[in-house]
Amino acid sequence: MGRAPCCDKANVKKGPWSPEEDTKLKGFIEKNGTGGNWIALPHKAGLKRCGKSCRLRWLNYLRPNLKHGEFSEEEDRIIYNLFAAIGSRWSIIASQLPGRTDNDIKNYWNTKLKKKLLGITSTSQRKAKPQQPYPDQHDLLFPSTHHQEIHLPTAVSQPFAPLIPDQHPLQHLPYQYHGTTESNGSMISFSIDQGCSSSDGNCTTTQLNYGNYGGVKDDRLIFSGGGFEIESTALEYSYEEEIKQFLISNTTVSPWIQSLNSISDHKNWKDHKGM
DNA sequence: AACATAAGCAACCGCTCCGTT
DNA sequence: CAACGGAGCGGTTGCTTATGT
Repeated sequence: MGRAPCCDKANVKKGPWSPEEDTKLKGFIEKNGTGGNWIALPHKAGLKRCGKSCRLRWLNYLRPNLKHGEFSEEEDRIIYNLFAAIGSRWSIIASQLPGRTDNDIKNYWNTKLKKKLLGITSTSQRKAKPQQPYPDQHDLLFPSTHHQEIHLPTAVSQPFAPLIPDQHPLQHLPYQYHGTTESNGSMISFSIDQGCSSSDGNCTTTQLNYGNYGGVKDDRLIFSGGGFEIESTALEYSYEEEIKQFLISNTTVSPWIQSLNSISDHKNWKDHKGM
């Protein structure tokens, strides 16, 4: 048995909203609130729209205090960091960016930020990574530091600034993981040896940095405020899925990530850390 | 100037989650 | 405990605008 549709598709308007519809919806919600029932709202407001459509229009466009226009570099960094930590959970990412909607961030990521991070220009879908990182890419991730040659295991990049320090919901949690490789406060640095090419003798080393504010929510350990930097002389430049593999694949990081994912509650986490 | 292509973004679709009955 | 139904979410679509040829 399939689900009943949320509204009568034959009798609802679809497509772009007119200014009149916007005015009706905004006026109604400002006067009456949503009433906790989006399905009933369009009828009450005199709109021939699906409740879901009204909700989306309100949340993404009409509600007060929405920010439109260019994203700041700080916002870029937050998005990068959270995407690296939790993936495409846009609503959670949006919750860290006051005035931005999940839809906004999703669109921004898909159309601009992803390409910026990966150094893909408008005319090429994929291209080899240059010898040096793109300046804007590096600056986004490490705004307050100058670039250094990384010779592992001694070099450790500077940590990220904390993620909205005074507002981070997990800020109060006492757990901080200190990696076995290198750590600096909340920052963990891993080195991944990608091996050397027999043909040209070039060796590839990847430095992966990961900030961690561990916490437990809904029986899952979650973490955010991280990010990654990849330094390599021979890596194929690739899409974010491939980059994310650095977080979960068979590298130095893998056991750590997997152990985090396997920890299901507060007590286990403390036990794991010997607390 | 006209057309083609790419980029940007609003909106829709279908799924999952979760509260209620 | 299962079924139902609404809210919310992420992926995708398709229209509009910008840019290139």
